[in-house]
Amino acid sequence: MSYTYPYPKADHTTDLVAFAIENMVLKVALIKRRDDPFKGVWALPGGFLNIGTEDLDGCARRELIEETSLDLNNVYIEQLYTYSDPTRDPRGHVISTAYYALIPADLFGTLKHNDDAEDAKWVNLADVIGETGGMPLAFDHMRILTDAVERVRGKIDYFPRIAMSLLPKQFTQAEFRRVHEIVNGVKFDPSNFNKRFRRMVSDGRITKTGEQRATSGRHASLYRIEDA
Amino acid sequence: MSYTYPYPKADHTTDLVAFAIENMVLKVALIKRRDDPFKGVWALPGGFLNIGTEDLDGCARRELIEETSLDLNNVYIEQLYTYSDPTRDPRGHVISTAYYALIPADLFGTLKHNDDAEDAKWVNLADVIGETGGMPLAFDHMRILTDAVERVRGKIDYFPRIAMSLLPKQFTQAEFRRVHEIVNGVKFDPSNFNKRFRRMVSDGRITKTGEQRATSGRHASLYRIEDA
DNA sequence: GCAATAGTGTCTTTGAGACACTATGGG
DNA sequence: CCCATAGTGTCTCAAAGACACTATTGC
Repeated sequence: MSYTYPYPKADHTTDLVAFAIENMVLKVALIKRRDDPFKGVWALPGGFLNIGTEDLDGCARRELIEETSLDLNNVYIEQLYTYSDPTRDPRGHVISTAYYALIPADLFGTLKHNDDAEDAKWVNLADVIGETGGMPLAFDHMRILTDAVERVRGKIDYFPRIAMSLLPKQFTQAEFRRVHEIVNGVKFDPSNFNKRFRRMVSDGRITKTGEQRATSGRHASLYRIEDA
Repeated sequence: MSYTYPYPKADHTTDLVAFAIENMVLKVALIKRRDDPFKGVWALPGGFLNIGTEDLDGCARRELIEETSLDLNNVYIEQLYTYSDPTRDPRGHVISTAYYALIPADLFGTLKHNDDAEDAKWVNLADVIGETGGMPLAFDHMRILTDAVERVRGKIDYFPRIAMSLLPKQFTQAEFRRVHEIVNGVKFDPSNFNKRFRRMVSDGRITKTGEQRATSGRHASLYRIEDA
């Protein structure tokens, strides 16, 4: 077939899966939709791409800034997947490129929302995807969310940067281990995990920075992950 | 139900990075553009999404069928990334979702092309991205190609299915090893690599099927990867 | 026999996991 | 002293890498 230009066009949005850890629990940012379709239903934050002036990364970052008011220099953002089922949006064929973001613990804060939402909040991931029913989400957002969880789980073991992005700038061995436990939903033997941690220190991938910190037991050393 | 939305829309295409191994060399399918922009320049095959009736996977598969006339049941296809720089296409803001495909050696064949191309052929990957200059590609297709190579390299060690998708239905230990060598661009010690291979046989991930095959030296056993 | 390709055995090192242990702080 | 948390040592096993070796075919 021969292509005459222009061609039919599609709406394009980004959806954002923002993760953060608070109180030892993995949370995800959701908004409550103000308008149809899916009025009153919880959904991932997202919005339409500004055609001609921004790329999808820019669109996702803009959405995240509107939502969190954060400086994104210390936030990890990565494209996840593009969802394009013609029936995924009842308004028509809307293609959506999903991103996920990891918010460091020391930047965690309350969420804002704009006119298209009537509420926005951090929700425990387990309560959203919960085995015991969970929470209905708009569009195909449950699928996007589970894809994002799978991606983060698949990467955290191999890329220290992922764990770093959920931790405060300085952290202890135990906090580093707990991030892995929370994300993977399993327990690790502290001894064996710390051996791995010490190797990363020897390799220069993690550096000891501060000395101690007040807790109820023995004081812990503080570390920082080197970017490289 | 229908809702009207005032948002501007974008063109959406898929671009396809099709890999195959022939004569122990990794090749990629390219077409020569017949029309502007980039008239006469080599490019990845691709095409516009049919809005409202197909999703991106379907669009990529359609392109691949047009190009190769293959039954895609034995072809591995995976979404790679979505490229959205507003200036990546001089015609306007065209968003492109790239896919990569792995063609089994026993399905390798000549390429067809449709009206938007004046030629189509398999090109040695090394000649395209070559350290010694390489080949100019249209749009951001060089970036897409190198991203695809990186993805395949990153996955082949962990997912036997990737190697399988480049091999014929039945293959020898040496062929399995050579696929890894060709994709990664390195040599592996046959002894150590074969140990790993034998482990996969013990685990039932690979099954011995045929017995022998004619060559100039000792005859080799034939194997098949189990899907699982 | 010889060339060519297929396939094995052994040693060393590295890292994962199980599990018992020591160290240092506050009260 | 006791509790709580931080952190270590040792044993075993699985797998990777270096490298010397044996096996089976055609001619």
